Amino acid sequence: MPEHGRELTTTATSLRIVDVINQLEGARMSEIAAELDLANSTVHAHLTTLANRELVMKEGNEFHLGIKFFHLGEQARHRKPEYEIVRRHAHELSNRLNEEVAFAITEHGRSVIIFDENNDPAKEGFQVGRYFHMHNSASGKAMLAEWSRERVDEVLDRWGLPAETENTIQSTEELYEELERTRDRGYSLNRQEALEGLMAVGMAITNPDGSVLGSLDVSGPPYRLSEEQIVPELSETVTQIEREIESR
Amino acid sequence: MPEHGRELTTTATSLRIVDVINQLEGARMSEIAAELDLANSTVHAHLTTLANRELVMKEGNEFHLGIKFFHLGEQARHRKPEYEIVRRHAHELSNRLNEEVAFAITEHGRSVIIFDENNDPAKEGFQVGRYFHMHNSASGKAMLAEWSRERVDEVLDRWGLPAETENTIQSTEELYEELERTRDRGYSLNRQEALEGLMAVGMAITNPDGSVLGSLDVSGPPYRLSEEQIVPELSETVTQIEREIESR
DNA sequence: TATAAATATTCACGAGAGGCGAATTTTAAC
DNA sequence: GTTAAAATTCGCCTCTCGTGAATATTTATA
Repeated sequence: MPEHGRELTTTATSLRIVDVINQLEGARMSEIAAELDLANSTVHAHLTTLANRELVMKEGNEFHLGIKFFHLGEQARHRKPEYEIVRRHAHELSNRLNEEVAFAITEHGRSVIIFDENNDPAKEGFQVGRYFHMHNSASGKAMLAEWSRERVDEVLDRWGLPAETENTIQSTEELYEELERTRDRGYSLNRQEALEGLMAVGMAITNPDGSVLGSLDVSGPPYRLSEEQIVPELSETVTQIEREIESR
Repeated sequence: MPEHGRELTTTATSLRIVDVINQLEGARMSEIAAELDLANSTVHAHLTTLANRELVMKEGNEFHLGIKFFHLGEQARHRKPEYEIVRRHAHELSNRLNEEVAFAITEHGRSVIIFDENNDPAKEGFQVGRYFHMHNSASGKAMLAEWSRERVDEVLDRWGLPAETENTIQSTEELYEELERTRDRGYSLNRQEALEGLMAVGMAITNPDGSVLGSLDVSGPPYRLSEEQIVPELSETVTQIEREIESR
């Protein structure tokens, strides 16, 4: 996993413990020790440290992720004022189209939806906070299409092209072509490549300096989503967003 | 800060670095080193580790909180299925009252709002994810009122009674009396004790086993909020929630 | 309730990793 | 293009982390 530079094994171990707690959705000390092949006493010291810093909480004898992650996560989610601008426009677009609109950003070669605006506020977007691979989501492809071949290759080297459905793009060449098509038509498509029964239309949002801020996508069931209706509205929204960002 | 047990200084240092990045809303390596009085090379190693694990991201030469915090935070936010039940009811209550309804949980002696339901979906509750002290919020007092004197004292020992406004309760005796009144009337009140111009009515939500799951509060400007209107509705909602939780 | 098994916590010690300062490279400022 | 500041690498020494054994506590079973 270490990309470069010196890794501090102690910190790395603590973070592996956090990952295990997350994966197991709560875990006892001995479970964690067994999972990571560490001595009980070692895990004990790590958990004590993590709990004192509120990253982890103890309920009975089970350890869980602490709400401090939520606290820090919300900070990350609102880090840039641009995000809030996007959210407002995404909300309006969602109302106009009566479809789900998601805003995703990317880090370390994967993307995460940080806002999901929905016409039905009673339901929450279930993909918010999940990691997605770039090659099988509309948002991801929209961003990849804006990047240099070099940067795309870095992502492929690190994450490969794992298949989620039978429609997932599985070869490098195919992906390059798809990105070319995306650039030509001006928007990206996800045709049930990540989830059966879900398609999406995506467009990247670019900063004034040309870098990519993130990506908007409109998603829904294939029978309901028509490119002809959605693309002009989405395109208009992205233009407005970029204008508003620039005029700040 | 260490409550008990052995602290691993390496992990603790890494987490202090995360806190500094959070407080400074992004920081350069040398800033962090200066702030924590550490050698540049030391901070470098920590940041390398944190970045490899995606907890931290580098933008230019500034380090920022990584979206992995958001990812893990969302996991924490949805940890218990009960939370989603509460959210649904809170949403309905918000629609009925046309006021803001927040759901807070507590950990390590402070509380955090994890859901904020609002009649106007264009705006987001700005307190979501913030830490609150228990003694100056309606949610906090509602939960304290359900706890043993012993447990309340633990909180006071750790966090004291910091004043946010001139209405904040500042003495232990006064707080004990307030909690007594809260138990008597069956709900808690926040009379501009945390924020000028904001009052709130709160009630704790208890699990079938008698422990406290969290707390709901309805908040708004004093001129609009009448206890007579709000309390019966809030009370009814809490009863429904507890029934639904029990019947799972 | 008593007993046994499993799990959690404490402790002291030795190996090895982390923290440091100096040297080098890179980035930013002028 | 020159200088200053910041980032990165490196090797060394000390101190800390990881460990297993011992103790305490919790959970399961009779």
